[in-house]
Amino acid sequence: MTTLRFEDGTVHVDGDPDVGAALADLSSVEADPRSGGYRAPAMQYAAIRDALDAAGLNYDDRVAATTHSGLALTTTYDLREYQRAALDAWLDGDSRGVIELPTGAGKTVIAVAAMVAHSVPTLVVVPTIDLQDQWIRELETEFDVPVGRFGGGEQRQEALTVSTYDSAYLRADDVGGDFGLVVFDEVHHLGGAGYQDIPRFLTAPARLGLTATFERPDDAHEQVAELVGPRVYELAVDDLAGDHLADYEVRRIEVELTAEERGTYDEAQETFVNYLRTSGLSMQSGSDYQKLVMRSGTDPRAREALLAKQRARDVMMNSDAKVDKLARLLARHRDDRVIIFTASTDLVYRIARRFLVPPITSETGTKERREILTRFRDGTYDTVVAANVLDEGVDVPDANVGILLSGSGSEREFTQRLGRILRPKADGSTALLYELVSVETAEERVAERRR
DNA sequence: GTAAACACCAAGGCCTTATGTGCT
DNA sequence: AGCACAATCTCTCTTGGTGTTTA
Repeated sequence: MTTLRFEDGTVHVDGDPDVGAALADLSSVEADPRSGGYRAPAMQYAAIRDALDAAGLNYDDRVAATTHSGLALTTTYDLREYQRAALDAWLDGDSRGVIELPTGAGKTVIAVAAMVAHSVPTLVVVPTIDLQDQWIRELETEFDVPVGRFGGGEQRQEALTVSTYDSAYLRADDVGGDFGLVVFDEVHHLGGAGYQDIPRFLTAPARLGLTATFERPDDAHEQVAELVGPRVYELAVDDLAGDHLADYEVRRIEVELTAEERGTYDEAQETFVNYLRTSGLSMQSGSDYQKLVMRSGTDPRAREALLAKQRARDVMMNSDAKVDKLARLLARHRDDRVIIFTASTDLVYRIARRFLVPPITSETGTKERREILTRFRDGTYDTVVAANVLDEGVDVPDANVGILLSGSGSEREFTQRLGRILRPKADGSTALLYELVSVETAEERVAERRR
């Protein structure tokens, strides 16, 4: 009798001599000389079953034995029209694929509906402890069953388990055969080479990815599509703005560097460009930047060029002129709820001191962080200033004005920050996002790239 | 005895911007 | 003429996990 079982992140097929022929079309299946059977990455489980079924072979599925435990999930939640459409698209795609929806569009409830539709043991994978807490709360109220946790110092498995990416990476080879459905929240994290072992080591045939920005500049989303499934549904912010999300407006404000900053910037930029010219390096693709980085290890002039570029960046992103402009914006929006975003922690603390605004950076402890956000929520604070901390994975209270003092060229970062001010307003008012850009610097291109 | 706080490590995403070279 | 494509260790910021110290 042929058996199918899970072991160390792989699926083993043993027994029947016809198995080899049945699986011949699956490229990732290898013969296992030790057992005389075959094995493949756990993610091939569904394909192997299909191949065995197609060949008319009987088998004892010991993976499924642990997977189907008679879970009966129900929900009372009514999906919005687009949420229903997204779910249907995913179900039609053989329950594999990624749904791309803006922050605040209710991705969680779609996952809940997917879990109801399948009613199998489910693993939810999330990037931060904060999100883990939110998911566990959500699932416990929705389903009234115990919810397990991998991460944050706890390793407890239940039929419904929520894990961090890091813990999932550590546990996947062990528990990878125990789930019938896996949900990847903020699925773009699977672009990281290490994390890609998580979906590889799981047998779960049903796979759902959720994100606000599927595509990545490094094209790693193509690998995500292989591991989780293709994008099956997408809506952009503009599709929901004014309806389920607030209307918004982006205003770019151009700022002149101060005379001193201009001097520093031009000098540093010239050092950088000069090196490029004399060294034969060109800045055309990402690999050229890597090349420069590589050379800087041995070539002092390359290192000087890199540092000069860094100086130029600092000047244009943290310009005093921006801080002065910020003073005017804050005065104008005295009665609004404002989040200020920057790219550097130094600038966060400079602003915090000058305007007496609570700062949040990676150095802010969890307790203090929670306290600041609570007071922002209840109205004690009208304004917070944050580095990259609030971009993703934190439940940030609603604001109606965002000020981008500095940021990277990342479209993802921009979308996430915009999403912070888009929760529908009670009075139907428009959310405002200011972008401060230093004129005649590389920042103009950076700002262009993220749109 | 326990939990919070801390320091440490590894990892991910980002960083640039218009030139030569070799191929078709 | 037009096109694709170059190659791997610096910086900054943030996070989770682990192990140790402190209260």
